[in-house]
Amino acid sequence: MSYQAPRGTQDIYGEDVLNWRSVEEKIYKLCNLYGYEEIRTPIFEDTKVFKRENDSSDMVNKEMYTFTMGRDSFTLRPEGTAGVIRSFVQNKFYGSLEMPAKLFYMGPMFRHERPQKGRFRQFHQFGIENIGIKNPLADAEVIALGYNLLKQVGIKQLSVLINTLGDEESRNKYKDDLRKHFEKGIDELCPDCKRRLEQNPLRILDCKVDFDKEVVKSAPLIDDSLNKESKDYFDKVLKALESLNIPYVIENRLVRGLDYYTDTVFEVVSTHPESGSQSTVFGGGRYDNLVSYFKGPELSGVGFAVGLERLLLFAQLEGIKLHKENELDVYVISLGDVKDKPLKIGQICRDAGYSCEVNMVERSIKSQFKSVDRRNSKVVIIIGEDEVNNNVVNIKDIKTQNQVTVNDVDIIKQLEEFIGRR
RNA sequence: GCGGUCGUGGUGAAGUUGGUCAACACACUGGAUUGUGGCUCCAGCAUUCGCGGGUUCAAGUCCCGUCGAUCGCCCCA
Repeated sequence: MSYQAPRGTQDIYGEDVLNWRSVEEKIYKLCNLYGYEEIRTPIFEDTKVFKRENDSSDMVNKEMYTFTMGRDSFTLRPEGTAGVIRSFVQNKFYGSLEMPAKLFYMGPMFRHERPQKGRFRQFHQFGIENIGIKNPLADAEVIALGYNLLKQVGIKQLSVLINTLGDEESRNKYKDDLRKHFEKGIDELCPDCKRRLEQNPLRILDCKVDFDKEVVKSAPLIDDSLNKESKDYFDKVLKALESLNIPYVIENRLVRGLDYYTDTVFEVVSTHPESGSQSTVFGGGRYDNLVSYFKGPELSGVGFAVGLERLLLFAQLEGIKLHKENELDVYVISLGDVKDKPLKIGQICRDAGYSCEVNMVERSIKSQFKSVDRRNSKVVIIIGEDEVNNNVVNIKDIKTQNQVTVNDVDIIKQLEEFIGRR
């Protein structure tokens, strides 16, 4: 036990890796259906890409893996959007790609948090970004993609929460209203919220400490501050969701942790009783100012990120079987001094498309048959010294127990008869 | 970053107020059945209880530290 994976990281292998691959394949297919193209950005970026001015989120301020090489400061990406937008601007996608640019990414992210169920220091996200147009239909389509991923995986116990933060004008008005409201009740707030009051009063609304306090309960709602455009925009998003038969719950305290969101924000949570306190499967929203922040044109975007560990966890909680059993066609048993014949026979099988395992350990036929059972092989080929001398093999169909002796050249013909063509 | 619980073989775990051999089950290996498995029976399988230190004649059992897991807070995917 002298070496172990760092805290909050994990090795993915065995059955797990099959589940991962199954989900990854669903993601690729879905993105293709919706016209999203993959983008692979660096795992680390200049720290400034993530650490933006006026950012009050914990993620950016105290959870980043940052290191310096010479004069440069780099950071392991804690999320995917910033890198994609940086790339979008740097590579001038707005000039070469048809708008909107529809990009997806998938890969590891890093945050130095205290691990718990559904929360890791290295975790994986699949995310999409729809950049270049501002249209409520785009918001709805983005949510639909994520929703359909969960549906295809088979997750049933979920809830789509949605809210709007309004456009710049509406949000500034709302922030002012909130500040005014909370200033008179400031003494009742927890220390975190006192800090938030200055930096981002919206965040007080989903504080779990002060959640129950009268000041918070009586706080003004965003609806009252929304201008007509923002209100219309949100209504159209909701209408579009309804037309797609996506059930949603308006959660007017939902503000989300990243500071760059404007207008629509959403979060999909597992409602499974054992999902734990990290119940968000995916979350995202619209961002009006991120592209211009990265010195690109004034373009709006919308996107989300799915936590793959959580997706897998919730699928497991609901008892969903994601992968097919690994099936083996042929197991080659070898007995005595048979030289390299088993290997050659194995190769003949594989060349014909049959999956094949060749025994290479000198051991009893009994124990080799145990391996056959364990591997769930359909056919067994038995090779002993006699078979080598006579250029034949014994070939047995496990299901029917039917065993025949055939010449080496007829092996494939016999396999076709037993288990069909490959 | 804060608080609670926990850490025994490949796995699930029992280990009483600290006192011979660290139960039991599954898995695994071998044999009965030495070229034909899935059943049964028999045998083997933790010089050691996450790691380090301390208390004691004696510690898996108590104390401290450390690492890790887990639950909640915070945060978020």
